[in-house]
Amino acid sequence: MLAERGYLGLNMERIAEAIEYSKGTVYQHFASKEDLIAALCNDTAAARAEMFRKAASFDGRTRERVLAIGVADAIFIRRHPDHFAVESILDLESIASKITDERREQWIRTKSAMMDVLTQIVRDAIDAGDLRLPEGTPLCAPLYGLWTQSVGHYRITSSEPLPPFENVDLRRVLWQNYGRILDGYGWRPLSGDWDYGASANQISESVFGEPAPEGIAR
Amino acid sequence: MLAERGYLGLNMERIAEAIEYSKGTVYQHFASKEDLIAALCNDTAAARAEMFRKAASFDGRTRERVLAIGVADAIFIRRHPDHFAVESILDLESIASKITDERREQWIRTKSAMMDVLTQIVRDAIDAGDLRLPEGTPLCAPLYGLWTQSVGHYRITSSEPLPPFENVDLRRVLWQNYGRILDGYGWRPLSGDWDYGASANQISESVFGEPAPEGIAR
DNA sequence: TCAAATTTTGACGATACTTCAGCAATGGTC
DNA sequence: GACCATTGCTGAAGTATCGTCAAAATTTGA
Repeated sequence: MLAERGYLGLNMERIAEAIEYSKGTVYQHFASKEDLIAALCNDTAAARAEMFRKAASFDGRTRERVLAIGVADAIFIRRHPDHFAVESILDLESIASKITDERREQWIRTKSAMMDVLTQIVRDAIDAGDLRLPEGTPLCAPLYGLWTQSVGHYRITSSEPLPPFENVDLRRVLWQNYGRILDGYGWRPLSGDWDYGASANQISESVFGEPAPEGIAR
Repeated sequence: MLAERGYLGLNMERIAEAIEYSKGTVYQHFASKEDLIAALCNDTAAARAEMFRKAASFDGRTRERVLAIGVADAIFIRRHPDHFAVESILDLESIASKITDERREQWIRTKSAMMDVLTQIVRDAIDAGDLRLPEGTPLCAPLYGLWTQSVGHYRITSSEPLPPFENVDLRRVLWQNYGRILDGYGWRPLSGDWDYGASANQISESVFGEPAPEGIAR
């Protein structure tokens, strides 16, 4: 229902019908309609976190492991194309406030775990000598650049494309920009010195057992 | 009402009371509650587009003009801290579908105009020799990197900060990352060769007549 | 076998969007 | 000043849906 008709199209009465119980029973499990949406979202987010963990354990250069996270992200979106549309419902303050504390805490735990996986790669990169951060730059800085782009890209592409971008493959541009920012940080090997397209294919097959999504490797 | 209580807190009855007309009259001007929100949002977006136009006309190096857009963005957020929270309501598909075509078209026109301003700067940069894009890279690529980060940053910071980021000044990190990606594209002068902090202050004062927001210049 | 405990039910109350038939005000004409 | 046409305004009524809760149904276990 959420995927087809969105927040306003999700109807507690119809859910009760679909599961062949009554509305009251649904409310025994979820405090509100919003709480139910949060529960759905938590399930998918947990699957996403697990994919990130697997990706980070790829055995290769640290920048390849960052790439592996990107591949995991792309495969996740292919598997769960509606996840972010659901998540963005919960970002509205007036809706988030109707979620139970328990579920909200689970949400934060899952997201934090994902971030920790990424931060550890940065730490490993510094230890391995692949990356040097200037004095005063927080560890999370490079991954924040990737994360903001990923989130922003989803937001932008989930609505109608604007005329200036109609004929542009934005996913390819996004991936180029991931490379640019890591190059900007001097995270080695730089994109000119390594075939990351080949790495992406290898990661996709060896970690997730499926081909890399379109537009990621060339 | 939107700023204080969000989408669910906006009440057509209370709007009618506040303006001292009846509900029916409100509906003479807006097709639905969602349409009213879209109208509010269009007004603010038009103000934003105007600020971008002013910023782009700054008389300086092309990369300074990009910086000027960033300064405009930051000042805009200071002036309209609730704008993006409202905009994100309209991004929900089930809500966007209740907006009249007229207002939706105005929305697209305003946004496209903003993008065109940015694309023109990229064009000028190439003409001036400040930037060289590799064969096959679309003109919008560098600005897409900035735009996705800006959108993503707003999204991320509009909800509770996650534990790994609690003590990090994310806005400062964002601005550093803007620099990194432009450096990654080799857009001159590189951040090591120019005092962009000083430029930001100068732009802020000369274009908008107010000091630069915290965390942008050092 | 049966009473206590648990689960389920669906009618009901509450809230809020949206409509529309009718009323009020305005402006123009003679 | 009377009249009418047009425009603007009203708020009760219609509709939809969330969330509750007392009562009914079912299960448990002694």
